Amino acid sequence: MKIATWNVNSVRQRQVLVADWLERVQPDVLLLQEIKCEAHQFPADTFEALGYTAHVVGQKSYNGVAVLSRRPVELRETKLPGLSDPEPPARYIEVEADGLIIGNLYLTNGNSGGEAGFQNKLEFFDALACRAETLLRADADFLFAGDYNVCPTERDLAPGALSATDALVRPESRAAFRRLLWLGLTDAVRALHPDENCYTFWDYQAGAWNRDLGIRIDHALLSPRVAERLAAAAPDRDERAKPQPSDHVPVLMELG
DNA sequence: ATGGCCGGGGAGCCCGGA
Repeated sequence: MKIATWNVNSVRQRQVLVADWLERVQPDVLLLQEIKCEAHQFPADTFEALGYTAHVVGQKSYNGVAVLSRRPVELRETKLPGLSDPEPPARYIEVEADGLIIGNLYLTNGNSGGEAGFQNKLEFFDALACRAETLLRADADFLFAGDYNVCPTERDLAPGALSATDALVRPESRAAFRRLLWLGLTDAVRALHPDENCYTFWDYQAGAWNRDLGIRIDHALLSPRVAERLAAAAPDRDERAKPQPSDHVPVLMELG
């Protein structure tokens, strides 16, 4: 089973690139973040023509997540349980496919909105950890994948790619990520590639791509039995070199 | 040392259709 996650930075701008990638790579499930549109604006026809059905949690202007699947998928949640905001931004969707629960998340960046904006990021992490505990207690097979907006360690960013005070590298952000690992979840890409950069994002600015000033912020965390099935996991760097790319590349994993 | 890029939304304008 091939599952991928991709922050596409507007699905309408990126639909040709996404469709091309789907045709070549043929994932069973593709998790999209930052689709930047409402559900009725989602280019579902483009993907249906390739055999993929869409579940969309959209929002005008910013945010928005979606799941594309060529296997039967059951929609479970359209927002992350446990958030204090009863109408949170469109940043989480949870589905089940072949007995596997898949949480698709787009975590707050945390650099805007001052300290309140950063606390909002930590609250999302808290709710995600609670969700993980709930699913672990239920003995469910699950994974949480998407844009975590955290470089977990110093290995996960090129020197000089971010300031030391950036919300993506702040100790509280990293501690929140580690809490998920300590619950027993496995960082799929890092587990298989301990010594490679595996960057997933290069800023549009400052020639970051040409200078390889990348960061690793798109992750897939696997529950224990799912981790036992892990056969491959890596970002697809080539997508960043395409014309008019997203600033993120897809991260593809394969489960046996 | 600094800035360098994208996206959507909407204002404002132009255009085409009624």
